Amino acid sequence: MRKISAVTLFESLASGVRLDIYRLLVRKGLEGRVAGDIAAALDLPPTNLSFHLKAMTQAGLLTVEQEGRFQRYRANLALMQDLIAYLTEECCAGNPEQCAVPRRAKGTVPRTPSTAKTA
Amino acid sequence: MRKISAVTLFESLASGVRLDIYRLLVRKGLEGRVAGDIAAALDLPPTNLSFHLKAMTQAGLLTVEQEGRFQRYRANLALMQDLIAYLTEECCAGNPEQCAVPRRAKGTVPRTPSTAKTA
DNA sequence: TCAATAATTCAAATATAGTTGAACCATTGA
DNA sequence: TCAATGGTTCAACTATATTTGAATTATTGA
Repeated sequence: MRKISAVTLFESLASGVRLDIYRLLVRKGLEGRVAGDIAAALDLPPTNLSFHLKAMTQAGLLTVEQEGRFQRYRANLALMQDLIAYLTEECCAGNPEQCAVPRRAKGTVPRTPSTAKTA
Repeated sequence: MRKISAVTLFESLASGVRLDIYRLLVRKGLEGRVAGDIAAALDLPPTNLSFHLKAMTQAGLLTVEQEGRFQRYRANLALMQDLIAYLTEECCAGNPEQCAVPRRAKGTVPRTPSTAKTA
C-alpha cells in the first residue's frame, strides 16, 4: 500500500456519512446493498449519496456492480486488511517486545476466497 | 467506540502530513519523539506541526508528555486496536462463514501491558 | 536575572470538501 | 415505443480544513 492510497482510504472514512455507509455495507457482507436501499436506510438525498459512493469506490473501499438499473455496492474487506497492515508496518521497529499490535505478513488475507480485490 | 470518535480518528489520519506523523511515531513505539525532532524529520514549520499534533492528540491518537521544555509525543496503539474492532464489528452479520476479518472480543488488546490507554 | 530555546496560540489567508436542485443517461415494463 | 424508475453528473453555493508569520508562554542555562 502506498501512502497516497492510505490517505485516500482514511479520507473515505473521515465523514459521518461515509462511515455510516461503510459500516452498513460491512454488516451486509457479500450481499451488499443497492444505492436506493442505502439512501433509504441512511435518509440521504440521492445526489449526496452518489457523491460519497463515488469517492469511496474510487478509493477502492467499495466495489460496485450493475444489476439492471440498480447499482449494488459492497465493502471491500480485503483492502481494509491491507490498510491495517500498512498502519502497523514497522510498529515499534527493533523493539517487537513492546509492540501490542498483532501482525501478519504484508499483503496476506486470512481464510476465505470471497473477498478478493474486486475494485 | 462511538461513531464520533471513529470519525475523528479517521480525520486524524486523512492527511498526508498527519499520516506521516503517525507512522513515524508508530515506528518509534514507546520511545516516541519530541516535537522538534518530528518537525526536523518531516521538514514542517513548527506552527503547522503544532496544529496537526494538537488535532491528533485531541482525537486520542497520540499522547503527549512534557519533558522540560520539550513535548514528547507517542502513538496510542491501543486506540488503533479499538478502531479496527469498531470497523469490523458485526462484519457479515449472520454470515460469519463469508467473513475475511479476523475478530477479537470488543475492547480487548492482546498481550503486552505496555500500551495501556494513556490518552 | 535574562537571553536562548521549544513549542503553542492567534488571526488572516488560501485551499479543499460537502451539499443541493436541476438536468441528464440507462434500464425496464406496460 | 415511451413513461416510469434508479442513479449519476454538473454547477453553484456553503462550510470546513490547512497553512503561514507574528506574537506569546514556559523552561533552561549562563
